Amino acid sequence: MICAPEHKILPVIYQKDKVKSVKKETVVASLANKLTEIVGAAFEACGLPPELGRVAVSDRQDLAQFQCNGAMAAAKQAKKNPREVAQAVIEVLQSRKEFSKIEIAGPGFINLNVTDEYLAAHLASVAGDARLGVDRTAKAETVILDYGGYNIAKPLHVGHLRSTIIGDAINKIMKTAGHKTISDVHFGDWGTQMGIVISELEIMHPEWPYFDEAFAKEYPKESPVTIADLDRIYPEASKACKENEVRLEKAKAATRALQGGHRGYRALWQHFVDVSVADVKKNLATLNVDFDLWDGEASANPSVKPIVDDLKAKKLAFESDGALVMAVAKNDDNKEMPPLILYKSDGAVMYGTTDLATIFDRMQKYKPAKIIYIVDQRQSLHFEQVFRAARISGAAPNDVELLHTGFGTMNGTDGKPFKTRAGGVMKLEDLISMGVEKARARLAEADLAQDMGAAEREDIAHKVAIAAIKFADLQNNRTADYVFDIDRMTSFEGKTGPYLLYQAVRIKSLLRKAAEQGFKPGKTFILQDADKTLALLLTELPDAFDGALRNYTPHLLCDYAYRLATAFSSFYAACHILSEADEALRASRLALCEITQRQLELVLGLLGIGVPERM
RNA sequence: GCGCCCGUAGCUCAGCUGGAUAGAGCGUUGGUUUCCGAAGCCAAAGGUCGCAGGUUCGAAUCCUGCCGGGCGCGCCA
Repeated sequence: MICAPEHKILPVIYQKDKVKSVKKETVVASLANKLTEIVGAAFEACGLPPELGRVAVSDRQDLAQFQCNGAMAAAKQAKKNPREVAQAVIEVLQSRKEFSKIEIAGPGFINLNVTDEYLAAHLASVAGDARLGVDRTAKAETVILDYGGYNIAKPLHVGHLRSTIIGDAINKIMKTAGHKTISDVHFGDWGTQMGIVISELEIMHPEWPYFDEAFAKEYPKESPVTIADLDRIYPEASKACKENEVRLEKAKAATRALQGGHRGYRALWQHFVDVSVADVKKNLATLNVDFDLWDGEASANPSVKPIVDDLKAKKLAFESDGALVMAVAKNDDNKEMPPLILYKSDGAVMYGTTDLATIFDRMQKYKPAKIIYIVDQRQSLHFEQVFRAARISGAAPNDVELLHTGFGTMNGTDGKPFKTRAGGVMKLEDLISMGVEKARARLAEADLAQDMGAAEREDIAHKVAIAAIKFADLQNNRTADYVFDIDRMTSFEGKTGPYLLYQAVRIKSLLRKAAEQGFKPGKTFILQDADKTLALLLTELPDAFDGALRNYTPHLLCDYAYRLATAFSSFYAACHILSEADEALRASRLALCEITQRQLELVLGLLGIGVPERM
């Protein structure tokens, strides 16, 4: 059933990636957040808006640990002197025991330090929390995540990497926040590329039973083509179609027939799907990525006709230049908004139609509060059309959020669309094996690898390669184009995945040695200067998590993990830990190490990066 | 033509709802292992934040205009 449309005035419900969600989804427990409550209350006590009492980690660590800039904003509103406003606030704060320093600086910054006792108590609560301070959302929702989008009969290439690993990270982040996520790989399995391959095979093998209209028996169970065949056939056939009008017509006819239910084509198509899915699963296994749903465009096919019939009945769909379309433009549009094509003039459907039908199906089956598409930015107009069509048709009620989280085009180091030396696109498995090969070589140099078995060494090489590849990509937030640099992708030094693994592994090694010597991490903290820098950073995890969750930006977690790793590395270089003679200090430092290790592993896990025991 | 995105160090990029001295990595230069993993650590050099206005006590961040680049704009996905 399809609800009555409201096509006159369409609310802009879809959101651009940049639009920030206003509502706070998690109750975070970072130290800055706790302080925000305290300072916010102080603002309120002074008759000022409490939301101006927001406390953040200071960007001048030489001056203070935390800062609040709200006094200046409050002064502006109230037309008062900012330093006087700040003065009133800090007089209220003087009674609080949490602070060891409260100062007004510059035009009206409120600079704050917390007492060691308060910081230590906070750390103890973080250490005692299995989630390390990351709280669950108060409002769990069902969310469908649409990413991957691999094509049947086309090999996975490096261009698929972004959607896959960003989608996977967002999935893990939302799941950890407590949402019920459903990931759908949404294969491209119903468009012209299928007709291209089918028609090519018909030309090559007209004797096959799939092409025999009179054939009434069961088709062979075994696929007549392998994934390697498909990898080769598609580019050739695609080229032929571009060069030859008649050849293209054959492909289109095959597409239409497939969609229309041609028995032999459907049987052949199922073979393509089976061999392609098997290949995709193999690739995803190396990336350690999985999906809940293995649907595709074709999955929505049964819903297409009822939806289109309904639109026709409501006079929302009409013929235009031989095609059946629906208008999605609005009066206040500031750009041309082409109609959504439901049926091409040749009678075949395109991905807009299947995307619309897919939204309808998803609403019926899962009733999600949100559907998020992690797809190339260049698809933004397409999604805008589809989202509008979903509102108009009633497929998605207005309170369901439809969101396109786009990312940029992959370019080479020359700034032009990425191509291999051979001129093609690099296959994903080739990229991964290059990374693994480099990791293997690096491991062979290391003394540590001597006593490892072959299996462990392979496992480590794989983990290092995956960490390198994923981190190199995920740390970049650009919604615009990005540069694909193979050397950077498989680099192990500096701000890289392997660097993060290295720090985590070093801590694990340290903790193992501590256990051997009977040293245990303490429950209390002794915070000398070198310890304090790391300790303060360890209170920030919920902020990083919350930011990544709200804005669908895993790179905020990359940034946190990297800052944590470098902070630990400095701490490690500056402080004695196992060799520390003072037992209490040693236990405190071991506890810092342990929290760091757990946070690193948690964050890396959210990014889809696994940590080995040694490397 | 219309629309979207982008322009920050030699290169690749962070910089969240405007805040104090704009940060990383790579690359360059110099130090660092008789102590827990040197895939490390410490330090130096390197930036008129594309340009010009505007709003503001305060702008890389917000607004306007320009310049430069990428992408999209009905029967591919």
